[in-house]
Amino acid sequence: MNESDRKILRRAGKRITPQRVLILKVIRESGGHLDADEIYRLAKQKAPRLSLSTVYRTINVLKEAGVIEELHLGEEHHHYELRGEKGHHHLICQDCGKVVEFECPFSEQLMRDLGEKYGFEIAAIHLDLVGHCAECRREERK
Amino acid sequence: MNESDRKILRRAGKRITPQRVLILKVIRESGGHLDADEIYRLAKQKAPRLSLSTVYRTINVLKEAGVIEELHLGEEHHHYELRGEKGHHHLICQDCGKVVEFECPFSEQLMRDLGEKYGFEIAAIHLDLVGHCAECRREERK
DNA sequence: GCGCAATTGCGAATTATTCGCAATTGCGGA
DNA sequence: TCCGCAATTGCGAATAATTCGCAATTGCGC
Repeated sequence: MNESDRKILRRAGKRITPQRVLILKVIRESGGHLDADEIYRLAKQKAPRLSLSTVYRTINVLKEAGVIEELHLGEEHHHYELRGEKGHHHLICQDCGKVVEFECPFSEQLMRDLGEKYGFEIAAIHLDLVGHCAECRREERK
Repeated sequence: MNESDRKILRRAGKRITPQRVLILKVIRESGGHLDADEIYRLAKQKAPRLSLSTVYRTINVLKEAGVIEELHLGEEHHHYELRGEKGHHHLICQDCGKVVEFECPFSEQLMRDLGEKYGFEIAAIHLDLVGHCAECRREERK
């Protein structure tokens, strides 16, 4: 966990615990899209007494603090990724679950325009395209 | 249920049952964003023996047939709306849960461009902006 | 270092959704 | 029109994802 993460948590009145440091590290090093159980399993390797509740509680803390973001990738549970990185949007294959990230040149514009139009202060934008990837379509045609 | 709904279901090899007709009617007449339990409660008024399982099963049938679409509005359960209508995107207030629909002038373009770029056949686009509506911000400042 | 509120681990509870099965029913064909 | 049977339903139990209650532990301001 870097200095800015610490500041963010402290500003939110949260303590820096080894569990939180570890969980954030796992999310950061995975490079994206883990779900709660994957985070739990990976983190448990380093801290065997870690509990799943703590993972969920930490996810909520990090979510509220704005450090990570919750994704809905079409499965019945959530996935999480670090916030504020480039290429935040997702192209999701409905057949194999593959996720491709992309950048949207319109995002910023949309946030401003729509925020203004409807009086909203926009905090985040979620843009997901679901469909069928090239491989799965090829598979399909066989 | 109109003629085209029937055709869609029959093409998918599904029977037209009173339960399915009713559930689709409830979704259609609500004008948008019901969750499974709301659909259940509304439909049960007309058909008291209706079961929640049937609601979920019908939702899945309608979803697979492409008649309705699943929304993730930030709560722990899903909401559903008719597909293929204009103004499909959502501005969601994180504080009060209000949902405002809007049209995105870039959607079509994005589907074509990104589909081509990554070899995906895009089936749907989900664009959600989450933030704080005017009323809730006013409330906040008090 | 001390004290205490925040946090943790545990297992039980809750919520959303699916499943198994026997009874019922839509609908294609005689 | 009515028959037969596979699809569908209702029910209650099962599963999956997430949260909660509580006693024990632990960061961190003083």
